[in-house]
Amino acid sequence: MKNTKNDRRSQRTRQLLTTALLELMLEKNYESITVQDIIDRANVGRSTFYAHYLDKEDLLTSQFEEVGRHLGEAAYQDEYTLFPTLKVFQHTQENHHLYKALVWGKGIEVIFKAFEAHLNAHLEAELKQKLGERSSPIPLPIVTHYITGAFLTLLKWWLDNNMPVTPEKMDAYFRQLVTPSIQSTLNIEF
Amino acid sequence: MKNTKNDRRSQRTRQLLTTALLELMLEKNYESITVQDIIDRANVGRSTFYAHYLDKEDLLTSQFEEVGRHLGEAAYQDEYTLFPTLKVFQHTQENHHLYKALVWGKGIEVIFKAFEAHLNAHLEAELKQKLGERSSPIPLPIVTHYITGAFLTLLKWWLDNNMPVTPEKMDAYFRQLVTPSIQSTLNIEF
DNA sequence: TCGATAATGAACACATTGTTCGATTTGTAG
DNA sequence: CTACAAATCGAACAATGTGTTCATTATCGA
Repeated sequence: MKNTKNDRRSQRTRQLLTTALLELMLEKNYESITVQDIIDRANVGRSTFYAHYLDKEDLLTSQFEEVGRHLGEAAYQDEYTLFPTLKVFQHTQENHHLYKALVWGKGIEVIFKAFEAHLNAHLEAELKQKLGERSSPIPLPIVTHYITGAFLTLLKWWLDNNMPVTPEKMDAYFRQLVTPSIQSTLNIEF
Repeated sequence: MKNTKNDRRSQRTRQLLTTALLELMLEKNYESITVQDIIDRANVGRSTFYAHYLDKEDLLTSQFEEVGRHLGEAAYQDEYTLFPTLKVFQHTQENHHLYKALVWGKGIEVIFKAFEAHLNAHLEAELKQKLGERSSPIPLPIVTHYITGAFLTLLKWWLDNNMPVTPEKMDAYFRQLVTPSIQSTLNIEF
């Protein structure tokens, strides 16, 4: 099996590079990190870097995809929920080292954008189904963007302030704020 | 008066550079715009650029401050409001060429960050006053971030989708969504 | 017209990028 | 253990962009 050999070595190299980038992102802002910084930190040859990634952006992006996958899995793995906010708060706390590094840099914007799109699509489908025949007094995209926007903003705030309350409390606060709106405008259980 | 002469010429140069950057931001993404692009478009000498701004970032930032000032002025100029959402929607529509250029690039993140901070501070003070002796069942920063997060997300969505409804409608939708939450948790008129 | 100020643009040193290629290391199959 | 193929290394390279310097030119007000 030839692949085993390739894969293991390559994977280790990628891990080194990824770790180096995350470390550096905790120390200075993303823009000012050079490829040289990364490969020095990772002890990886210059050409090796370019054998794995197109450029710095590519390395970051691949990391995003990893993170996005994690978030998605964490969000919808167990039971069914209309909007798995508690899961996300919990998962974020468990991996807060990773997310903190990304909050500092520009990373979080890209992750959140992708995550937001995913949540919006999911939420709109759910709401449509729950509404059934009835129509919404407010265009559904506006409702979903309202919800996800508020949610992600709170998530960011929570991270920025070093998670001053438990995930469970955050979830409760969020639901307490959003439920009346959904109830009164859509007449739907949130 | 010596300054008049300096100022007028310099100001015109700055205007040219600013306009050039905004134009370019409509054509390609901010990262890939070079100083050379900007000064070519503006017909301004290289050294002149660096006489006015430290670097590309500086030019962008100074533009932000201008925009931030506009937004702030527009928001609170006339009457008193707890949260001048209609004003912001209207002003954004009037200047949507400018904001569109910034939405494309990274600009909007910086503007919104500053704007959000401003709104949060203002809103928290207002809510505190309205509450009086009573205490909030939810920490006020969470409430304010919830509101501004939802608001700015909707504003961004509205811009991204080329303002499919009037500012008045957007404002009404937003208030319809946020009012029940504020009423039920804070027992305050929004 | 004169003088001060601003703008010009060529030339420069410097940093970073992304590529190439021969030498070297590493892991595994036989 | 050996041999081989794949992965890594790193020096050297061209290309691009940055920010500075400075002698020259244009502009505007007095």
